[in-house]
Amino acid sequence: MDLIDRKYRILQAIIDDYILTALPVGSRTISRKYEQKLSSATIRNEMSDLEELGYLDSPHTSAGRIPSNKAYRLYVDQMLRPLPLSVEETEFINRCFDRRIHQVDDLSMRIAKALSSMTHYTSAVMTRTPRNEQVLSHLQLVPVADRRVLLVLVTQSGTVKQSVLELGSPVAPDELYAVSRILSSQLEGLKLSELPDALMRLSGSGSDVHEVVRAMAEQQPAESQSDIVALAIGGRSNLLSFPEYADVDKAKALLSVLETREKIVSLLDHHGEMEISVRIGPETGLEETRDCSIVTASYRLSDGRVNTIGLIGPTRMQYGKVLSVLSQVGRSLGTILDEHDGHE
Amino acid sequence: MDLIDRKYRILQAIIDDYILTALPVGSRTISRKYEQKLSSATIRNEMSDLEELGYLDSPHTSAGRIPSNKAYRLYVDQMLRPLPLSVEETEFINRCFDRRIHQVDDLSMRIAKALSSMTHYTSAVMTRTPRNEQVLSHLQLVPVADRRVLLVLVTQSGTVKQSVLELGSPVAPDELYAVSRILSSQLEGLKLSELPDALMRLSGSGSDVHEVVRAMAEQQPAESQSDIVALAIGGRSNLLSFPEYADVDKAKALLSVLETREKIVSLLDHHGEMEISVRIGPETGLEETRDCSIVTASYRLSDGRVNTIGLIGPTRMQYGKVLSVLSQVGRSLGTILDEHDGHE
DNA sequence: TGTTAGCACTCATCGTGTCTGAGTGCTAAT
DNA sequence: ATTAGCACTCAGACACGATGAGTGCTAACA
Repeated sequence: MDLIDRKYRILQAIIDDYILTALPVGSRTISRKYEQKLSSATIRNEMSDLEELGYLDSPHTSAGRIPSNKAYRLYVDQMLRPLPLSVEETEFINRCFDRRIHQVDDLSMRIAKALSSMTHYTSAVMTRTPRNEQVLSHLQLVPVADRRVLLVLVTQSGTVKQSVLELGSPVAPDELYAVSRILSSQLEGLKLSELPDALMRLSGSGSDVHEVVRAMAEQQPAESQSDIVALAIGGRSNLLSFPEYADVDKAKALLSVLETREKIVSLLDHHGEMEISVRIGPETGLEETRDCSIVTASYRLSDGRVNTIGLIGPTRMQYGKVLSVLSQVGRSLGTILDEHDGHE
Repeated sequence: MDLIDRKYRILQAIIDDYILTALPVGSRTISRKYEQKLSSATIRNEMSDLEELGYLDSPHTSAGRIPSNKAYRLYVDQMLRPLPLSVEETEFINRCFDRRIHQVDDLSMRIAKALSSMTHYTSAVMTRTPRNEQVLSHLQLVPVADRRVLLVLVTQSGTVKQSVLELGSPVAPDELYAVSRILSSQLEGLKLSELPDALMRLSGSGSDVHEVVRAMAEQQPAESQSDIVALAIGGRSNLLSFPEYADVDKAKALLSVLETREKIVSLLDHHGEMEISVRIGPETGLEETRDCSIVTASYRLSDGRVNTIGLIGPTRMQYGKVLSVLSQVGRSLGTILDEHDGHE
C-alpha cells in the first residue's frame, strides 16, 4: 500500500508534531505549521483517509488525531531522516570514553548515565558473557570461614565471577592457597563450559583438592546453563517527566518493570538479526510496556560477549535522535571493548 | 517539658492515625476511635495546646491536624512500643538467609528486595570496605590489550576490586602471568593502604615488573583515599504508592536522588554512635529529602567492613515496623557476614 | 476547675450548569 | 480536486452553591 506523496507528508507532519507536543494534532495545526499551501479542510479529508487506513486514531470526536503504532512503524522504517548529532553531543560522548577507564565495574553505569542524560529517556546497558565461550584465566580460593570458601573465577575477557563454596570438611587457609595453585594450573585455559567435565577428571586427586572439586562440581550445574549478565540502568526518573506518566499508577507499573532484572533482560534480548532494533508498543513483548517503545543496539564482541545498549520511552519517542545516539555510543563502546579484547 | 499523660496519649493517637491514613486527623476522630471517655470539645482544647507546643500543624483552618517533625521525634524517642514481627515475617527473613548464598554479588540485592517488599518502603543496602583495613589475599593480572591490563585484587574478606592499568610499553601475556605471581607473593598479606609504599620499594625490580608497578603506583593515589562501597537499592517504585508523592514532580525529585550514588551514600552515612538511627525530615541532611524519614542500621564486621541497611519513606513512616524489620534483618545479616569472616 | 454542649464560622471538596474553543464531518461552491 | 462555510461534538475551564468535616469560643454544668 503506497501512500501518495501528500498523504505521506501529512502523516509525517502529524507524527513529528505529536512527538514534540504529546497533544492530539488537528487539521488546522498541520495547515498552518506544515502545509501552508493546503487548507485545513483538505487536511481534514486526508486525515480522515489516514484514519481509515489505520495510521491515525482519534481519542474522541473533537480532539485532533494521534499516530497509531502502525504509523510509528512506518515512520521508523521509512520516514526517518538521520538526525546528525550536534557538536556538543559528539563531544559529550567522546568525553565519556576519553577518560581513562580505570574502574571497569562502573563503565556500564557511566554509559547508562550518559545515554539517559543525552536523550532524557531511561537507558539500559547489558553485557552478556556466554559461559560456554569464556576461557578461564585464573582461579582463586579465599577462605572466609571454616567450611566456607570464596571462589573467584577470572576469564580472559576480564569478567570476574564470585561464588561461595560450602565444604564438607574444613580446610586450613594455607592448604587452600596450595589448592588454588593446583586447580588454577589444571583448569586455566579451559572454557567455562568445560569445567564440569574437567572437575570430574580431577576428582581423584589429593583429599583437600578433592573436597574443593566436589564443592565446585556441586554448584556448577546450577550455574553452568545461564550466561553471566551484567546490567546497568540509568535515568529511571526521566520517565516521570513525560505527560503519558502523569498518572502515578501508570508510572509505578512501568518503574516496577524496571526493578525486575529478568524483565529488563527480556526487554533487551531481541532475537532479530539487526544490530539496531526498534520495537513499538506491543512489539516490546511485555504487557507492562505496551505503550512504550524500546530501541536497542547490540554488538557481539570478538570474545563472544554480547553488548546491548537500549533506551525506553513512550511510543512517541524521538526516534531520530535516539537512533543516532545509540549507534554513535554503540560504535564507541564496541571499539573500546574490542580493543580491550586484544584485537585492537 | 513533660507532657501530662492525657496530652501525651492524644498526641500518640493522632500520630498513629495519621501514619495509617495520611489524612489530617480531627478532634471527633480521636474522641470516637481512641479516647471515648472524652468529648471532641475536650480533645479540641488539648489539640490546640499541642499545636501551641509545636507538636501539631494545621494545613488550613478547618482540616484537622497533622503531626510536626517534632512530634515524630518524640514518637520515635519515647512512644514507640516495639512491634513484634509476625511469624510469617520472621520466616520470610529467615528464608532469605537460609538459602545457600552462592552468589555473593547479589546478596545485597536480595536483602534490599526483601526489605522493601516487607515494608513497602524503598530500601538500601551498603557495604563499605575501608581500604586501609583490608588485607590483600591475591593479585591477578589479565591481559586485555597490548598495553592494557586488568588488575584484580582479592582481599581476605572476599571483596574483589578490578581496575584497568595502562602500561607504557606492551607486555606479553606469558610475562604478565609471571609478573602476577611475583607481585602476588610480594604483596600478599599487606593492607591495601600499605600498597603504595610497598610499590615504591618494588620499583627497582625486573623491567616488566617495574612497568606494572609503575602503572599501579600511578593509579593508586586516585583510589587509595576512598573506601570501596557496594550499594544496592530496592523498591524505588514503592514510593509512588504514597499519597505524598501523588504529585509527579515531587516523586521525580525524590527518585532522582535515588539515582545519584553519592547522595544515597551520604544519606546512609550517619556519623552517630548508634547502631540504629532514625532521621526525620530535615535531619536527613538533603534538601530533596526534607519530608522523608530515613532509618538506618549499621554493623561493623570484625574485618572492618561496615554494613548499613536503611529504609526511606515519608516522615509518616511506620516506625515501629521499620525498626523491628531493620534490627531483625541487620542481626541476621551481621551474623551471616561475620561467620563468613572466619569468626563463626 | 475541668469538661462538655452548642453555635458561628471556615474552607476544601464535590457536583452542577454554562461557556468556550478546538476539533470534526458534510455539503455546496469554486 | 480544493476549499469555504456551517452544524455539531466534546473536553476543559470557570463559577456557583451545597455539603460536611473541621475549628474556636462561650456559656453551662458537675
